[in-house]
Amino acid sequence: MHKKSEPTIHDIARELKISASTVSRALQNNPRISLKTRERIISLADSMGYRPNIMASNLRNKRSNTIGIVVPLINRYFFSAVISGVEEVAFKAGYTVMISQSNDLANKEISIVHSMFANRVDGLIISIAMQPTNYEHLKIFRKKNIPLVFFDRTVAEIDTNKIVVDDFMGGFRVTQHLIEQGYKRIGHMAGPQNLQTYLHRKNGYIEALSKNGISYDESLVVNNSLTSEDGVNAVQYLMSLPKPPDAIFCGNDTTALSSMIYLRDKGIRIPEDFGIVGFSNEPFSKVVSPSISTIAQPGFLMGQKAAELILNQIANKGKPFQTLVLPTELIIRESSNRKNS
Amino acid sequence: MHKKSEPTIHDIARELKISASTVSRALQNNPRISLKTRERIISLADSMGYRPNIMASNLRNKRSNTIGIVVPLINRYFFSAVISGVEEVAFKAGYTVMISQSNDLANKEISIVHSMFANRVDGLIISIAMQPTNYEHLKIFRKKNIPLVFFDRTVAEIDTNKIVVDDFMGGFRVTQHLIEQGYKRIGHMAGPQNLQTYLHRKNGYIEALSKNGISYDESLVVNNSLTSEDGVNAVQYLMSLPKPPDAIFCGNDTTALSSMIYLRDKGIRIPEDFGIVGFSNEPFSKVVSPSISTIAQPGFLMGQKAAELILNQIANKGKPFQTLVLPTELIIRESSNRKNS
DNA sequence: CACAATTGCGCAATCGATTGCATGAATAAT
DNA sequence: ATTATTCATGCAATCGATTGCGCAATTGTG
Repeated sequence: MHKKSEPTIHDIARELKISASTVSRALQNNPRISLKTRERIISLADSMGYRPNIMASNLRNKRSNTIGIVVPLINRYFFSAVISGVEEVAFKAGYTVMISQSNDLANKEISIVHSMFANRVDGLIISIAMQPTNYEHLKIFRKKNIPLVFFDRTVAEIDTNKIVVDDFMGGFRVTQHLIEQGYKRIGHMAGPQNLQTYLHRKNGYIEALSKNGISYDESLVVNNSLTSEDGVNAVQYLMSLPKPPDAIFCGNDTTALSSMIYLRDKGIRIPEDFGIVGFSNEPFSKVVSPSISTIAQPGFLMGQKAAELILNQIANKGKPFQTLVLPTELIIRESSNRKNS
Repeated sequence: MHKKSEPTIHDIARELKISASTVSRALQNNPRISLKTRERIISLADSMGYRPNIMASNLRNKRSNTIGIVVPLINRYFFSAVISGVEEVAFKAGYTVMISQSNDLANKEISIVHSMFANRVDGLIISIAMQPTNYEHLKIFRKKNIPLVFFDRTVAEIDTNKIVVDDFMGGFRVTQHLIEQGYKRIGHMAGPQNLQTYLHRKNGYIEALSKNGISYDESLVVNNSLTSEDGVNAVQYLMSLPKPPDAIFCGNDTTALSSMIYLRDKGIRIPEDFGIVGFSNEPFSKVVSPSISTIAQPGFLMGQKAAELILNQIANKGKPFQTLVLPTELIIRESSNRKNS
């Protein structure tokens, strides 16, 4: 804030020898104020460079005109796309966006969520941290009936609006695709199974195997945190098996890339000898060589929808909750395409 | 906000038959309140689930505990890295971060900046939009002495804290590098010259040419907006010249990639026949093939520094302004490395 | 034991905008 | 001309937390 304080409606009122109420009403275009007075007020406000103090207004109105968004990491393509979508819709609706990242740490997430609450955000959009917690901090929002929207990583035990991509279908389709390309032994690198997202992807994988009469071999599935290093370790392990896979469905593009590079360095040809698919359609997956087949998740759209859900819920509490499932798109690229290449 | 309103200090006071002042002081660990009373208050506050209303507190204290950040596009690697850095430092210091994106539109930027001001952010961190404007909306912050920090894209005519990368040296080094690799005719794809960043990069380019006794040929320089399409158009144009270049210093990695793909499709070998360097070290530049030589900009660090600058300025107004110049790093990759490959 | 210093707490104003109710003036209706 | 409406505006309380000042009770000093 600043020393020489900003002009207030009282300053305007004093100057024009009228009351602050009138000024307030005039600035809101309240028809109860005559056109003449209103014009005088607006004109003076302009020339004084008056800008309403939103904090005061918010206090009185018991709303913050702010929606909070919490992601694991801002600097991740998918999440920043969501944030961008949220910002767009929120801004148009006259809301500001307060942002924070949990770094996938339960403690930071709790702290952030409390802070968002203390700031009285009108709604909270969140993709929860990987670290499993008890979610008490989020239940508070439900208890107090503050709009809450989960996106991507949701919490099953909390009943509220959710928006996810169709991870099951995504997992199903990439697996089906690998099978159609003639890969016979398909491994899977799965993320933390406490997160619905990764669980669903795996279930889609299992379902596709089953539909094609392939028996599910648990030894071909590795659960890790899907970092670049995890990818290398996992593929190393998988290739050391007595009967190694000839394709992997990686839980994200990062591990798809790191395993691909590892395999390539080992002289394994992709896609001829080995098929790889990722998930998320990170920008790099399109431009690496070979380019990586993956599942596109509409991040920006998801952000827009999440914002719409929140705004809706703010305007219309008590409405029944819904879970939006956004469709995913299979993007076939070089890393798995050995039939038509 | 929510219907059944939150407990306030007055509720606590009433319950304990003491005054709200005492509650307020106790919660701030004011030593004027006896340990016994303080403990009773804190314990009751806990059990009531009391959370201070930050808006009320902010109003009274005339500060928002919020810093605003405005970027052209949230969903861009460099910017989201900066945001991430800002968030980290700000959060640790007890500040919340309000975010918005200008989409490189002057009008939206103006609107955002006004909104940030109306929300009484304690400081504003901004990288301005490409579209040239008159910057009046930003001068207001200076006039009112509200901490303002420019990063990356700065405004020369406004005197305040700034933080940039050493674009000049970056431009100089990539050019020098291309020369050392034996490229003879080096073109440059430059961004909008009203932005200091791009101007400095070009100046570095010119300086390197000059230092090496190469005359500066303006026809080899294309100014555009550095989109993917711009890159293709520019390289198309350059290659149609009577004496086309044999290397290009592209103003960013996006254009470096699109021109590289264009040239490769034309059967031109990179780096053997043609050298390409980009700028910014986008994540993809490392993993594409050939990988792209570029200049690394420390986005996350820049965000941290920007936040530190703002916090410093908030705590200590009247301090003289500084311009932090962060070092850049030349990353030599395949696209320009024909000597040691 | 009388007076001073310290301790613990409450009163009431304040931050800036909003709004239900009241008031006085202007206009309309009878 | 007199009462009923409508119109334009003001008063004062409110949102929730903070804080300067003051007062009373307790403790300390000589």
